[in-house]
Amino acid sequence: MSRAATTADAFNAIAESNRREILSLLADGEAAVGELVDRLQLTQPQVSKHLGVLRHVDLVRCRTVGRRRMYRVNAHALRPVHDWVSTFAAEWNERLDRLDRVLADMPDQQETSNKEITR
Amino acid sequence: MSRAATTADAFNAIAESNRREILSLLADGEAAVGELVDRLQLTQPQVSKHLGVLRHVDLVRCRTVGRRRMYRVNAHALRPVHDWVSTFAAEWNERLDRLDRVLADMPDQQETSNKEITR
DNA sequence: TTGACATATTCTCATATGGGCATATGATGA
DNA sequence: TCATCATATGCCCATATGAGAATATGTCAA
Repeated sequence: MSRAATTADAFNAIAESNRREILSLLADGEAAVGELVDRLQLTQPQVSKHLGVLRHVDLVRCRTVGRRRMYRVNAHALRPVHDWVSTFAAEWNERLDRLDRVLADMPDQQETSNKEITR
Repeated sequence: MSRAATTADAFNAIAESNRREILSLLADGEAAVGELVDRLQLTQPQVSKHLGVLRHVDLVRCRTVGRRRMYRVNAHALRPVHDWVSTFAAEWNERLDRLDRVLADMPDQQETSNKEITR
């Protein structure tokens, strides 16, 4: 067998740093291909191809607006990665463990109350 | 350019599912190469090669005990992956959402103090 | 020293890659 | 319809891969 396809799963798709950069940019909100080309140091075909890979593993979705295609992140597709990595996180983040316990004990306040207080 | 080396960073190293399985096994504790070979459906050279990659990116470390080599996980090397993925986690992680609300309610001491000083 | 055990390395091969470039497809407005 | 903008695709190439098999390295015990 050879190396697994980049389109095999999210793990393989995000191995490429340019694709991670694209996702990070899209984390700020929808963007057209051209905007990504401008903001990254990549050619248009490069960006399109990377988006193709990300689309294939459902890490991004797009809608057509006029002659442009607006891409956005589908963070859910990163969940397997997050879950797998998290099983190793306890070692370095004992503080997070304590925080988890605190939050678990906290009565689940309503969102409104927080917002009220903030104002 | 061609595809990035699997030894380039943790992202590339964990793209391979066999390597993720090895790490998951090692999460339970130290293990010798032979044990991994027994518990996985892999040949000894395969396991050794994968361990070589993982060693290269410091995801595992080993010590020699007699004629065996005991491998263990170095979870710290996964932190960049964890941190990057976590920036996308808010969407599905309600506990994180609650944390966000808590943090939002907290007076942001650091920034405010800085601003005060600046004036 | 020798032989057996445990692990690492070397070699070959089929396969997939990402970049560069040219070009195809698609949608718009005149 | 046509010219143009916006994206996607196809092709070529250098490069790296993971598996398989053979072999090298290293360590112990007798």
